[in-house]
Amino acid sequence: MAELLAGDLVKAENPELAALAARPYAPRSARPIWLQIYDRLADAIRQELVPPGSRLPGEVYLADLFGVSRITMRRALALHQNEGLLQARKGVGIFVRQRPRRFLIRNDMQFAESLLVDGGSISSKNLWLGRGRASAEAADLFEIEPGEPVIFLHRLRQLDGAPIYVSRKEFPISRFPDFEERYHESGSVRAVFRSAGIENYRRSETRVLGGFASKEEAEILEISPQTPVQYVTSINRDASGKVIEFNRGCWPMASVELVFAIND
Amino acid sequence: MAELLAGDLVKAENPELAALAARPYAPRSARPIWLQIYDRLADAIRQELVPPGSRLPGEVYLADLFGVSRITMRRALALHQNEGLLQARKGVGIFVRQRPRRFLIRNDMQFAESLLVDGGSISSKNLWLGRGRASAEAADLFEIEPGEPVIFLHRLRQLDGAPIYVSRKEFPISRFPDFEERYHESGSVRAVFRSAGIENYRRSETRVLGGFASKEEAEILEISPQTPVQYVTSINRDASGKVIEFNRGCWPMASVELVFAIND
DNA sequence: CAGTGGTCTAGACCACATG
DNA sequence: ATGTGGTCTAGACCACTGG
Repeated sequence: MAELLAGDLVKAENPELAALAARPYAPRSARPIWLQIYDRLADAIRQELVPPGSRLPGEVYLADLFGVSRITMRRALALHQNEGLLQARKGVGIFVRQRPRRFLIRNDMQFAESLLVDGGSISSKNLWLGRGRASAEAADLFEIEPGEPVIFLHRLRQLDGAPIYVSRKEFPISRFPDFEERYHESGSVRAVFRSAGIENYRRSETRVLGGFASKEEAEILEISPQTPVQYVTSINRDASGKVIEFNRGCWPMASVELVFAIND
Repeated sequence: MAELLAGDLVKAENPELAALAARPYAPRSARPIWLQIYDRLADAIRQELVPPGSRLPGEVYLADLFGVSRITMRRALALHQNEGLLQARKGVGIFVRQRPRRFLIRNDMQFAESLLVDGGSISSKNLWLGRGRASAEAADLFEIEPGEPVIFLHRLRQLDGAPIYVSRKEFPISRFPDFEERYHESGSVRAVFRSAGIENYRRSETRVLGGFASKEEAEILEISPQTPVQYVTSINRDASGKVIEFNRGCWPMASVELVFAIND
């Protein structure tokens, strides 16, 4: 009786979802039930039957609605979280992600200019600016000993307030002895470069590789741990070829499309 | 009694694995059990306690060995499959992947030259060469109507016989009216270009985006469905800027590192 | 045929966020 | 205190592969 009431409540509040869930399933041999549920959820969200930003009913209700066990339901929900359409918040609920799920990043521009989004505003948040031991890779590029101090800048990029990209930059101290001061004045890496006499610099190499979000990255980007992500390593050099910036960024794999254009 | 015997057999055959499994777990609050098992499996494989190419014991035995339920065990195994360290074959077993898990692809070279691997031989297998309706994107680039026929070439790249990359290319018929014939003669796209009078051409754009392997892609690449993959779209143009090739490739995300170098 | 991985279930406890 | 998602269990049936 109690379960029936709860189920009815959900159906009354989500008639569209209930209608989707009521459709009979294709034979399991054709497509696993959890993938069929995944498909229906995708339809419902893309058609905005469940509006962006809204909370889904709880997993147990959804499982009841779709006539499967909670584990099967979770499987469908988990794939949508990996793909960025849904986002779970422990103790709160599962939410439909806000707005543009996929946007372009151009390799040959500065980040702020490179985000190609229809509408939406990009903001930046500094997570950490300070000094620490150079990573092995950065030390090699800066031609210093591994473990020598470098300047670290960790930044988070947000689209309409939602985190999309976290970058961890390293700079050689010898080139920018007063980096922190200059950065606080201007709030821009490019301005720091300029104040150090570097007017022109260029991206010499970019690497892309896949991985899975660590617990820390997941917290920063507000995604679930183990969500597939792309790591992008990029190297900037001054006009003489010296490395002035080593950057390692991370974004949810399914949310970004990277464009390498050769313009000549 | 029967279970004990089975478990003992496994331990006798895999003393190293058994030792790993016997270690007590850290508290669940620190790291979920399935991730701890995942860690131990990674150690065992990287240290070659279980040699590449070998079959793991069955899931039920492993679950017994690690003292968890089969579902928990499967979760650890599944993440390793996504990362490319393990590969399950239905009805057969779970195998440790052969050899180099990660290799570099350079964007500014032809594929065959661009694979940077220590040892190992690259081979190519043609899956399909024929004509069909142009994709919307290709039609736009070729300046033809969507649905007009184009030449399709589907190819699979293998490293030491193991599939790593599948590409689906489209070419405009107007430029290469006898593509099939020329390709059968030479077995090389570049040779077809040359026979059409195109000596120089260049990569004008490359796009990278993430996704999950479809059932078909998973079968070709011998990975599990839903494994995260990277899709790479690339466009080649002749000296005058006309598009002569539209390519869409796919590889398992965790097996490839893509390098975009600007050499000047 | 037996053994394998793939799917699914019903039920339980936990940590967490909110009111 | 309640409800949420995250984890884990024991048991079951299926489809596939191989001998």
